[in-house]
Amino acid sequence: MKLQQLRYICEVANHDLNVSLTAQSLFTSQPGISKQIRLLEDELGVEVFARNGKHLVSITPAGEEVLRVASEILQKVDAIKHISQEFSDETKGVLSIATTHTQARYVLPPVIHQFMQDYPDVALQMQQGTPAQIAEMAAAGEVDFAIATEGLEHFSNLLLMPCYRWNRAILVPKDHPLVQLSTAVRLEDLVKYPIVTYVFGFTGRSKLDDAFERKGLIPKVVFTAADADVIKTYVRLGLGVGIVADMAHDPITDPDLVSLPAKHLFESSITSIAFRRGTFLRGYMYRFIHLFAPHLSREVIGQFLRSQGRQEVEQIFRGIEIPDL
Amino acid sequence: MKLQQLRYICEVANHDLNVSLTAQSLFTSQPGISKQIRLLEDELGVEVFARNGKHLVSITPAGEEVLRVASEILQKVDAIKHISQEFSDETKGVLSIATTHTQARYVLPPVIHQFMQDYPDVALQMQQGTPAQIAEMAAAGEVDFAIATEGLEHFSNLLLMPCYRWNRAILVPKDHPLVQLSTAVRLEDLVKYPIVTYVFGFTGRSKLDDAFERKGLIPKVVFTAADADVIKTYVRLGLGVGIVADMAHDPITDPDLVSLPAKHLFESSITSIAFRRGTFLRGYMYRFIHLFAPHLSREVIGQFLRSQGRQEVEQIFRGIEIPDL
DNA sequence: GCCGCTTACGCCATTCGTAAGGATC
DNA sequence: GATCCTTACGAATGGCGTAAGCGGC
Repeated sequence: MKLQQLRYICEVANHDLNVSLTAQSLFTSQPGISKQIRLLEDELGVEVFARNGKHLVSITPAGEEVLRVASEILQKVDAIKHISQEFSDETKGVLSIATTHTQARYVLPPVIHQFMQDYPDVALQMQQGTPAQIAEMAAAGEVDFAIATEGLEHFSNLLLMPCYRWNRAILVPKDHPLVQLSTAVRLEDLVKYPIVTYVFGFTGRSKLDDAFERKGLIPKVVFTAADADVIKTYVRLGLGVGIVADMAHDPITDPDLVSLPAKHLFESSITSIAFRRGTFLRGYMYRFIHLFAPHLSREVIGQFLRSQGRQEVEQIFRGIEIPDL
Repeated sequence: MKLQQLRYICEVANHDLNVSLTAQSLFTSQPGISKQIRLLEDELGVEVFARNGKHLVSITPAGEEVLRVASEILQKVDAIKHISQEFSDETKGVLSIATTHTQARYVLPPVIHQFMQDYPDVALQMQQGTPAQIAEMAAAGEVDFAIATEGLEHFSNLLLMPCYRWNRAILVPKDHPLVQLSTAVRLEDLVKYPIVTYVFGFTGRSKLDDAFERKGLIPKVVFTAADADVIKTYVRLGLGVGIVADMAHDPITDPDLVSLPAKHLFESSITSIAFRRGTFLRGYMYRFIHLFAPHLSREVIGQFLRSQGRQEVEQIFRGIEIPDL
């Protein structure tokens, strides 16, 4: 059994059982892969892939099991590489993060800035995507971290740590009637106006829907976008009232908009950082998490990594306050 | 990185960093191993072993980590082999068990007999040893199962499942004064006679000491042995009163000895079966456990394997009665 | 007829064993 | 001086790429 053989079967399984395609993506020849797979199957005495004539059509039950373990092995091989990099020079390396627009645009910049000062030799790679894409990337090990408010909890493959709690703000032009209200804005006030907010599945959108539904109100959402900049643009055009994450409003760059607090209207959301189970975290990765979420010290993260089972995780976070942004 | 390289470093680490010795045990040449280790270290950019001149003297901190992960990888490679064997022919294979004299002599025979009838094509390998040796073998993956009453719980590497509960018996010649007692034997009666029992660390010996100590009595243990057959021999010689596991007395083969119940005197012991964390269990292995401990069905064992954390394990066994033998 | 997997063959890289060299205890 | 690791070299194995063959769609 060779590590490459395991790599090949995993890659083929991840490429719809198309060997030619897999060969291209791995920059090698198709017969080479076919042969190695055959050799592995001969050695194991079991077919990993079921064939119809000369086409691979499905994964055998044995193949399912073998592939599962094989991918664990490959993951640990990566871990060894990480470990040795860590010991050869702890200040050098790569940090790849997948995140949403909201984080990348409004929350991460100061963190990244500080991180780059602390670790000038660590190459940063950021990828932006939908929460689902982000989670996928982290689960597949394509990125080290995924940072998002929603959509990360459905991957059993991912470990999730809460980072900070945030609330929503209502964005309106300066002359909007809501600005004139003598009291705090109520949902009943809000529902009178057309609303511009996030697409479903983004940036805690679900909490917003929940709040209206609980009051039996039906908001007139006229426009949804995946990022606050687009939302602001349309608020400026007078299309409607914006409801965004409060960190998305910057009085300096948005002097023409007024931000009204909405903490009392909608349940707060928690932004989390996720990484794949079994990943070896380099020193600077601990540091990055700590910069992003100060309550997550190296020790806390270490405890979290060693913990097994949900109850133990709850135990760890019981004593830790999740900070507001 | 090659699997063999990982094998080599693990084996060298397990052979006191002696490459020549390792080469012998692997039936290969010493330079071959040295070179592969060098190549791996070059590839990783880290030394796994620290050298003094040309001698390997210790494992580097990086090496510790690498070795840990490497052994996990090798374990998973074994798992893949097991898996494919299971699917290629589920009735063929090897089952290796390490256990103590007591189990091998008195408890396992009927289980083994049944198992061999059910799986004639599974080769059975039994190893006898002290509880410590048994646990060691299971933890190192040299055997599939360890079965013993003591000494298994100290290996974090081992998963433990309770199999049955048993009590002690007092063995005496037919004409012994204890046989004439009109009431059940008391510890105070027992302590008057010299005692022959198990060596410390064997077959629940500690429960015996505990009972005497709780009453402030000091038993006069004149002879200790690792197995009941030896103990019986000396009881026959009149050396003293035997205290053994009750399953060790067979009225047919031991017609000259009388077995007096001692359930009321000593706390019962539990015999467990242990296997290494992360092992893939073949179908016949589930079956063997079930034969040995009927309450451990394939489902229960499966739940146990999937469980994480102590609390979850307790949850599983809460609803299950551990049978008396 | 095109796509996709298999077989065949030749080249190159890698591994492994033997033999000799050098360091340490 | 004995033990143990390293280096050097030759033989054999094995992986990989190109080219041809063949079975499905």
